[in-house]
Amino acid sequence: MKEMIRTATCGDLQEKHLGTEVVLNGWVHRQRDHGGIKFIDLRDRYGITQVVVEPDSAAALLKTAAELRFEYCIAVKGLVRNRPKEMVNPQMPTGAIEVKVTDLVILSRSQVLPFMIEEKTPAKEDLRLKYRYLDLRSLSMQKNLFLRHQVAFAAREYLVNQGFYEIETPTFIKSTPEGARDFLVPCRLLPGKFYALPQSPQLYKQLLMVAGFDKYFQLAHCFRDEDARGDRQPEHTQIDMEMSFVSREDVFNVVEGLMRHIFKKALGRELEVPFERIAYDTAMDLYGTDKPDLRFELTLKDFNNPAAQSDFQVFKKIVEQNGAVKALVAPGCGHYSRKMIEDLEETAKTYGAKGLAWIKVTEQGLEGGVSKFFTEQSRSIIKHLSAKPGDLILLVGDTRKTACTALGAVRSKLGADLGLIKKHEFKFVWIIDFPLFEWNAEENKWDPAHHMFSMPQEQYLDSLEKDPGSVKGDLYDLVCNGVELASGSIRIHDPELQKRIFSIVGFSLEEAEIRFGFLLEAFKYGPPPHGGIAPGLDRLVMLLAREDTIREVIAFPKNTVGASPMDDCPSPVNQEQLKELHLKLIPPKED
RNA sequence: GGGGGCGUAGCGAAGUUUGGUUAUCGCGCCGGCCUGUCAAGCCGGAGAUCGCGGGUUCAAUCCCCGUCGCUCCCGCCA
Repeated sequence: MKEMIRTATCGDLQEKHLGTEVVLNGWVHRQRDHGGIKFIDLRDRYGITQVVVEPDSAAALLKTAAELRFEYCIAVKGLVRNRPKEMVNPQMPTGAIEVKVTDLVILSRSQVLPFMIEEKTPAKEDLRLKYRYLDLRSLSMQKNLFLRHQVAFAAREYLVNQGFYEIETPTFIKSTPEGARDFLVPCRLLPGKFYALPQSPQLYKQLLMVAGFDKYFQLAHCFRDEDARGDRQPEHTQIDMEMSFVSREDVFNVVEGLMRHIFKKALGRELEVPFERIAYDTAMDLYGTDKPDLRFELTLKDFNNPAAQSDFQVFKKIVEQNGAVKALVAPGCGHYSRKMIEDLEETAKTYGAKGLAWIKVTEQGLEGGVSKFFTEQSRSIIKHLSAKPGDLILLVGDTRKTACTALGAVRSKLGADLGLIKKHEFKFVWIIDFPLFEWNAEENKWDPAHHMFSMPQEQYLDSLEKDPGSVKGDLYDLVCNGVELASGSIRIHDPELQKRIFSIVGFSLEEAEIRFGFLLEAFKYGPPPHGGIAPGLDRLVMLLAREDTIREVIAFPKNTVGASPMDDCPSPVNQEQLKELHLKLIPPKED
């Protein structure tokens, strides 16, 4: 057998290689057999090169070439030559040349594939995941994972240059009571005890600050046992970071620089910094969400005054009871049919609205829907809302939060339906001034809005207990195109302040001692002021790749029920394993 | 826990509203022809318990009930 060691890849042959003898390895991507001459598109991760088997080749070569099928893994030796002038393919990076095959070896054969390897396969996701190793051969997945690699590398490069240390924290940690459901790992050596997989390295990175590693980062795997969505699955990766002796502004600076560097390196695109900032209350008021998509304008308007002055009892009552009536002007939607408006109403109802009232704006004034309650005010309403003839005014009245959220969802739908979204833009925004606590109506108590270690803003320090609902935290989210990309805060490093927070959320000192004793203990030994943030790597890459789900940028993702169709995970374990772990299964209830 | 969508050859879809002979199309697969294609082309062929179970009916891919799987969303996700 002759030497068939790869000397070039399928992406790098150019006209400068003309006349050289090369050996390529790769997969048969496509074949075009003309009876005499035969073309093979040979593919590897670097690209595709056309190799040609000519009819006057040796009989053995012709025989082997005839055996080739899709995705056979082969080696070819041949001469790089120009294609005939008319046959140059300008669509292909290697389209000026081809390789005339002098030798061909089948390294391995492939069965008939469950789906074709294409730029982007039309096969259903379930099937793609079952044969993920084939799916990953597609150009789109190759591109996405390369992009992910570039983003991860750029993140490391930037942070290391900023003086950050990359430090790993444990994967088996203590289960914490707040937040998402933990994934648990039973402990064989300590019967009845469990590790938890980290929802984030939160406590450990704070301890690293106590230890004096004042700039830390980690590409951390995080685990949350909650239902999946397009932008979340049971395990994800965060660019986790924490810094000592910093304010929110320092964190913003680092993250803006980080995003700039990533965009530059991965997309070759300049990002404008600093990013816009919007207070949480304002975001809810204008966009009805704490992760607004700013690629289109459309904002919610206050409608309390017209509602209070109208004879529309439903709205009047809502205003009297301290609720809110919000308005959204759908531009040019005055022609919407009953059915189309009902469609929007469904969206509003999904988010808790009881209904969606509407009014059409015409040259004459207000028409249809609930317009009869507002005839006297029509002129001032049109002015207040900056509405134009042909527009459709949509109204939701409810508690402030529900009215905003529901109409915000309608805003998002309209943005998509009306094609208002500027798809090629990346609109970053910091959401700041989050409330520190939120009222838990079911249990009649205050809950931490994020987590218990976030610092209240200074001006609220004296009045924490008096009016927890009004306290803003030193909390911030980074949002891009309607996706929550990162979440962080300045942390509490004062044990006394920490105790006050525990007490407000009804967390006894005993309980705190059991759960976070080690952190409170650490804070007795000169903890530095510190804060941090954690951009989600999967979501960031998803945005950069312009994909709709993070599963498109994860090599081996789980499906929406947290399973992997490829390896059939999770799977049952045998009795012996359970016994060693001191576990007994309780069959699921049937009812 | 709740709501919407989907399930028809290996893959992607049509057909189901209004039940009726042999379930249609493209890709792939098999065979043949073909010396410049690049989604090659042309000719021929094979391939389907219409997700599964039950019901209604002379007759069910189609209607009804149940069930399973996937997917999108609400809840949940500090």
